[in-house]
Amino acid sequence: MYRTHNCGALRLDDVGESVILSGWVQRIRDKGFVLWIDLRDRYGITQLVVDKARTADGLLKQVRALGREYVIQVRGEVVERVSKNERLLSGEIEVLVRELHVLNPALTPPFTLEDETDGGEELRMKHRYLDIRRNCIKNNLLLRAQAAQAARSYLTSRDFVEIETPYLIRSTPEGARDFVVPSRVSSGEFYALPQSPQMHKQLLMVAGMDRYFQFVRCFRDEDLRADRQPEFTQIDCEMSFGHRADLLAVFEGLTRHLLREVAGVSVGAFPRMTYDEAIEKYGSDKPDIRFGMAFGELNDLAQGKGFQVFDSQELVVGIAVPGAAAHSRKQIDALTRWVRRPQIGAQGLVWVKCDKGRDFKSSVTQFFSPETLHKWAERLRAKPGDLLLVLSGEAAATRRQLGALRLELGKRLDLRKPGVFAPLWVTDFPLLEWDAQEKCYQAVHHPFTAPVETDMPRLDSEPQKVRANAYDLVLNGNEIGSGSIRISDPALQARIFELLGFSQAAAKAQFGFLLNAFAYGAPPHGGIAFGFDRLVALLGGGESIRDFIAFPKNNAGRDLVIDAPAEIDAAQLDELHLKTSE
RNA sequence: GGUCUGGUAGUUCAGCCGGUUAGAAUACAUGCCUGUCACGCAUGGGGUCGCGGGUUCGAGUCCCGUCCAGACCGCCA
Repeated sequence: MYRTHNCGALRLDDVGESVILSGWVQRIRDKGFVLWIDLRDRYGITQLVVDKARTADGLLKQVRALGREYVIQVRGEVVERVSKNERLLSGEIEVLVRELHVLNPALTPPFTLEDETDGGEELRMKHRYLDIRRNCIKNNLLLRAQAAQAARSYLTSRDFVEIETPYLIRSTPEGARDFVVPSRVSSGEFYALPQSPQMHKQLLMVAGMDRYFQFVRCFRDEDLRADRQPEFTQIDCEMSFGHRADLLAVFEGLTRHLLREVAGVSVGAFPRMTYDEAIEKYGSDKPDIRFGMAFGELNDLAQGKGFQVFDSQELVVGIAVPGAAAHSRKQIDALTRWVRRPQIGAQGLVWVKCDKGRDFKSSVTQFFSPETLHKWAERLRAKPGDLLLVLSGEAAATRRQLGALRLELGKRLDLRKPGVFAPLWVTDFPLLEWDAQEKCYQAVHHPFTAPVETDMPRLDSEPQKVRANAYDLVLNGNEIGSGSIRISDPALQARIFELLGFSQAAAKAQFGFLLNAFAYGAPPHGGIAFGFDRLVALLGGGESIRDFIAFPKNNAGRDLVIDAPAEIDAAQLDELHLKTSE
């Protein structure tokens, strides 16, 4: 037997027990007459003790020869501690060691395996198996498992069936670049790894499975970011015979369940916001509504007063920054420089300091009367002591810029509180956007998204104004889920393919199997896919999804543990018909 | 594809306007220590300053190239 208990199990009640423990040596404290070992495993830390009075010389010597991260097994007796440690669950007891076996020695790890490690990112990724021994990463993975469990039980209890779909599928021109796998058997042909199981889950609806879900790995061969991995996990869901309201209720319920079970937070009904409203009020289709600072449009109050900068622009729009009237000129100049950086791209920043009287300080007092500035403040719902910040320019770009500024100020003013969760639905996205390069429409969501019913007639007259029956679930400024009601009418699907620039032949070649399937009786259906990595990171209050993935890829898409990707030998290439051997 | 930041001891970093033998903390090793828990104290070992080239009497420091890492833009239905 390697152990009778794990390292997090023993308490005062166990004093007197003879136990066997196994684990890793976290640290040894050698006080001369007495030595302590912190023995660690996944479950916790238990202190082991040997001393001159009670322990044989040979055993003391054995303990002094141990190093950090040695894997050991001890037999001993649970004793009450002389000096207790309140910060440790097992802090009232220790195990007096009678017998010690080194199960495996260990090299000194290249970084300290503690919460506040001295290890840098690259080193930790290279030795990820050591990094995961640290509490913070270990706990993230446990939280992820707990979230998966909670989601499974919620969906299963509502008749969703977990079904696997294939990972070796065919490449499609839509969307992101595919990862591609050469076929050995079919010379010159390739599989693609799925960017999502979209078409298969729709086939499952045609197949009558009614409610499906899957924890599924998805693959996109695009450049990485801190929160973007080439392979990532989705909770992919689809259901039949539901109106949008039914779907939103189920998936809102799932999200609320996860927030409660995993983050311990209860939230009420999720607010809903149309895409247009989100853009107009927050300059983003995934607004962080943990704080206010909603936009106010000032065209009618700011144009035609002789300030050329505003007069010539499509949109004048501003926000009120709470309590920021105290900002110094230097701070405001820094903000101006911030919005003028190429990443943001604003031309300049107009500011107004609201005080209690009518004597508003502003960068544009020579153009606008105090009365006008007061009206601005009213429009932006500003209070005395607030700072108004106003941008102008082409509407879409200016909203995006002000949205970025709003988020930055929210961060600086500490309004984006980690423990607060503010979910919402964003609905009614545009269905199509015009691709000037390809001279055709592109699906904003994907080509199987149904239009909003009342917008159907516009498909022929003004396709760009057609809204999609689509919805995103947004949490604290992050898109955590995205879904839609699907097209289940083959004729409508054919029309959409046409708008997307597919010839009938091309549509048949690419998506013929789906259209064929629909011809055999498709139920009305729709679904959603949750970005599980990001969701877990948010639930765990983490910054980066990499901390919630056991073996993430680095910036360049490399796995530093196994050093992938790597070359393959000529014989393999030959077999795959990729290169002939010389 | 592009922009920016970084690469110095096992590790995290400092190293000024180019100038003597490249430092700190931590880790590691050895010794001491009668209850530690980030134990404490003392001593010690540890460096191709990412790599290649250039400028210079002299380069960790300046210039060019390159590799690696990170953040961002493009991209990501």
